[in-house]
Amino acid sequence: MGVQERREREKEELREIILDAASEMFAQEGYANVSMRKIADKIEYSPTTIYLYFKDKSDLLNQICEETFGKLIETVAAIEAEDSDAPINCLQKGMRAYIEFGLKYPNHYEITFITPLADFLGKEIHPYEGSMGQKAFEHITRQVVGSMKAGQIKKGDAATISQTIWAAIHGVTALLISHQDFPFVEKEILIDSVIKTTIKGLQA
Amino acid sequence: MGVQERREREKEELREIILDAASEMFAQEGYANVSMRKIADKIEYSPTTIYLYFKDKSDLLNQICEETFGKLIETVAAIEAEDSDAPINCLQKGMRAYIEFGLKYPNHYEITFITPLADFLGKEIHPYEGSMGQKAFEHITRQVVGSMKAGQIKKGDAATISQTIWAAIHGVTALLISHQDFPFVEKEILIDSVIKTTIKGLQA
DNA sequence: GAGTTTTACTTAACACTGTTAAATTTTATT
DNA sequence: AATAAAATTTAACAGTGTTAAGTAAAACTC
Repeated sequence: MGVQERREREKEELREIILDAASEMFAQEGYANVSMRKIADKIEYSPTTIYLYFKDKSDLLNQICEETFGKLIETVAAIEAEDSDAPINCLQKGMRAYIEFGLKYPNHYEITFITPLADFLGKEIHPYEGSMGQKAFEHITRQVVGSMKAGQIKKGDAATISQTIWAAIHGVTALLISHQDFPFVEKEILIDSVIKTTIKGLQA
Repeated sequence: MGVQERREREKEELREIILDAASEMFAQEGYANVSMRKIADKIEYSPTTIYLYFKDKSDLLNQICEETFGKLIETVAAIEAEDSDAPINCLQKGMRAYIEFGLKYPNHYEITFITPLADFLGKEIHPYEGSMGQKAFEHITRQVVGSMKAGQIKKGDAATISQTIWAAIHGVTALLISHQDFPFVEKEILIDSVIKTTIKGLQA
């Protein structure tokens, strides 16, 4: 009775096709500028087929976000793996990786981290517990705890410090993406400044 | 021949009525959830009338943003005025005022600072030069230069430092607004941490 | 292998959206 | 009162997300 398994595999394949198409289009044209019909056109199915695989457009978005988070986690995990460095350097590299990830996939970053909840009023809010977002954040926390134990940043509540770091790196990433009309100083200089200022501010 | 002046006054009044209605609705329900027809209903005019006063929906938004910016500037200017304090304290108060402003008017903050450009692809990007945004930023810069001269923060490029500060305060504000599902530590503690970390990171 | 049931997908439609062109009402001028 | 100008509206277009009903295809049963 392998027939059921094959069908499930086929369903999963189409799900992935939809997800990939939507992801690429969202990343290229922005969430608001991609309609369900456009996605359907691209994958050569009728628009309503998408609704057999995803609850609605924002669900499609959420699932893409989970994938994007996954990529970010991989990147940060790789840095953590080559743990030759002192924890504080590891932390610093992780911060830089986060920002560069955002700037490399601005539209994915947008839909994952920037797009405000207000756009999804009335939509089901995906729970944080168990999400990729939680895992991504745990990486920061782990590096913070490590740096704290090594005496390289001041002792304090790990959650507070992790969130402070997140605020800083999200801040610069979001601004660079959303305010391209603003006369920022040279990008690398600003990123450097944000990272260094934050680390210095957290030192013992 | 005061008739022409009265007409101009009347036009300006209706413009203000539209702006106020839209501003309130955007702030209450979010930009994406307010349609031109809903605004028209509220002011008891036909939807197309709005287009006689504003180029399109995003123009309406931009003009509201200018107003919102204006309010923020007033708040920050008031702090600057009572310059009894040391520049660094002034700067710190300004940062707090910015964040609190954002949290008090989350939807206005959203449409002014968070909403990504991608939502306005193809729309005319309002120039930064001469905008309220420029003025608001100049306040930060002024306080930075003051603190630098007073030897209370390290010497360096004022633009870079100002933008670093902006990144930090925008980061925490944007996160608190957009990620209400995230288990943040107590709001006041986080805000404190961001401000203190940034200031400490910038000290000489 | 024919008939039935289940699954996958599509067509048609609803109630919206931003926006424009044409028609109309209101106001001012002659 | 008739004409010109300005302000506002009606009607329409082309698009949106989404749902209910209908159709085609595959799988199962006999």
